Amino acid sequence: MDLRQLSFRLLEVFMHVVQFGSVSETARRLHLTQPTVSLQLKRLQEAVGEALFFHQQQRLIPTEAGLELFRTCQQVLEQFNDFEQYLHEIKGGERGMCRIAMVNTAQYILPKLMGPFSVAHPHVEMKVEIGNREQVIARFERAEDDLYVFSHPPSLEHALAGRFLQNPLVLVVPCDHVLAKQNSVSLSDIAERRILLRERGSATRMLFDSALQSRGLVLSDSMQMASNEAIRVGVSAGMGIAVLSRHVIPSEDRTLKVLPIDDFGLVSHWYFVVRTDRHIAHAAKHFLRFAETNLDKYLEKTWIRNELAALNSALNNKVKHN
Amino acid sequence: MDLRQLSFRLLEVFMHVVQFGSVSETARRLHLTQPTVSLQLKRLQEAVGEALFFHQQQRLIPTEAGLELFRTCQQVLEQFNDFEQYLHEIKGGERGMCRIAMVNTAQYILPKLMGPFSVAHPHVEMKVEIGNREQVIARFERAEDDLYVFSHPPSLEHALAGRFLQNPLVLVVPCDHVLAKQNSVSLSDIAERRILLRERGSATRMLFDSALQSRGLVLSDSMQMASNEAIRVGVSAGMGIAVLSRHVIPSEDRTLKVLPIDDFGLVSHWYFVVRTDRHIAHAAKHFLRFAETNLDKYLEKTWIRNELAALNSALNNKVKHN
DNA sequence: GAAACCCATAGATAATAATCTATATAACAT
DNA sequence: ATGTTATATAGATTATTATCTATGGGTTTC
Repeated sequence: MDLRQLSFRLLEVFMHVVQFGSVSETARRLHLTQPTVSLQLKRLQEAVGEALFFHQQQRLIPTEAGLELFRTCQQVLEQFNDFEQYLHEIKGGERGMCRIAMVNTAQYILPKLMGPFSVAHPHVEMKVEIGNREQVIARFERAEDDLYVFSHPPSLEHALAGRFLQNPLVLVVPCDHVLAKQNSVSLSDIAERRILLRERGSATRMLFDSALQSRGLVLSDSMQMASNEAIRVGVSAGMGIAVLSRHVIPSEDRTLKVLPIDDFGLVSHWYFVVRTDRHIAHAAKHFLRFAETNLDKYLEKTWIRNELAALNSALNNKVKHN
Repeated sequence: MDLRQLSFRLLEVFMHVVQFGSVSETARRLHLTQPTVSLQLKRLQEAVGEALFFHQQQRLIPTEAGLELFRTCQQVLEQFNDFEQYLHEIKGGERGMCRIAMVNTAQYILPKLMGPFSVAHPHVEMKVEIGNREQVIARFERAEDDLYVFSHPPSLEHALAGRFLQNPLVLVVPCDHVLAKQNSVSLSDIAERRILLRERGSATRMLFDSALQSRGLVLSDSMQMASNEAIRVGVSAGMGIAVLSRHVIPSEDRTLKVLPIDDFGLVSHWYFVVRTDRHIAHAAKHFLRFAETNLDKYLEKTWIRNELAALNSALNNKVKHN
């Protein structure tokens, strides 16, 4: 038996003939002519190499082989129905995988969105990669994920970005620090003190460095640590003071005081970034739509800058579909 | 998703691409060119309406949907393999149904062949119809069965017949009957006695009647009964004597004596009859081949007239195949 | 940065399939 | 017997598919 030439159309016609017990009736129902159906049947029988029907008083009765083929077709059709169902869920974003890569600092924010999303869409698998800026950019270059979260997104040649949250940098000092008595500070207050910094290349550091530079300030004493957590704990322990993203500081932490920096000038934001030269999982698009409509439910309203509508609508057009 | 245009060939190509992770490799293996495979994939993706692959370092990785389609294809292929297996068994006569219609008298003979056949081929379903000659001929006319067993086959315009066994008619008398003392009898011995007969139209009766007629004999006293069993028991009970097929009398029956009829003249035979204008189940052909080679194992050698070889070889050529 | 390899696409062609109309043929109903 | 209905087949046309060669644009490797 040679399956290669068989098309589903052929099987469909065959199944109708079995059900109606008649070539002519099948032809009428499928809006074909009788010879067409006859010929299709013939082709099928040739492919199978066996008689599939015999005549009995005006009716076509399937032979053993015909009946078995019919059962086979039914099952095959069911398989494809299942697949179609699955497809449908994937397309609706109800199922599938959404891979997000984000820089360290974002891990304080994204879970607040991802948690509720996961609860609402339990069949969507979320896969999160967290790294420093350099690592995440490398993933972005290789297009390893569906979604990226950056402040300071990289070159957007093949990508779209959508801002969704302010990333305010604040001064963090121990609660018993001299500066803790002030309501706000200026950059020059900071520059002369011992300060704990993230590594070069991190968005926080980049922003801080350029703020200092624009004012001609130079740090007197600094210490580099690769993690926001380590810095926060360090500040608590009196190792120094730090400039961090506001989102990194848990509001319950009474050992720290958070101060806005008057003259910081630069404001940074968090962005969702999506490559346009690559297929994006429907689940990821679905997550972005979810984010767009639910930002204010799950994140602090003060910082929200919801510009995801533009991103989402752009995605519906621009993204590659092969 | 529209399945109609999909052919199995397309799915086959798709599966190879999933397995090799490469269009080019698939092309090489299937002896196609790379663009051909590329195009097939494209068509499939269009039919499905979803991306099935994405690129990752020179390789094609199936998307969620692609993977699911792959699984679907696997299962479908398996379905068809099962079907092919089934087909194979049907064609080999190892599976399927074999419908045999036979006249009453034949039921004393056929089971001796059908029993061993069923044991050897347990997946073949045997369906037996038994009736008087008239009924079986009606079935034959309507081509309701694969195989018919007659002595005196009907018109063979659209049929083939193969003789396999003598059907000797004998005289049956109670063991205490006057004739029981003789070693054989003549027709004239019989005609003057009370005699139990099968109905007109039965082969036994037809044969007996014509034997009498050719000698100008007339029965003095007769009684018609529709079953061999009834006649046999009647003879036992002293209702009269009877002419029956030798095969009908169980050899263990000590209440009866069986006598050959010297001058009977006509010899009748059992025939397998097969219509040639109709598809015949492979199982039926298989049964006939079995009969041809095993007749002498299961039937009394004395009466065997095995002419089935001719029937079988004729069947392999003449029978309709659509 | 050149070579090697991958995939996508365009353009062309030959093969196949789908479909029709017309007609023959067989079975059935009356 | 005759008209009706059903299937099969022939012949023709159109649409689709399968397939090729040639080419262009990416990546990876060296």
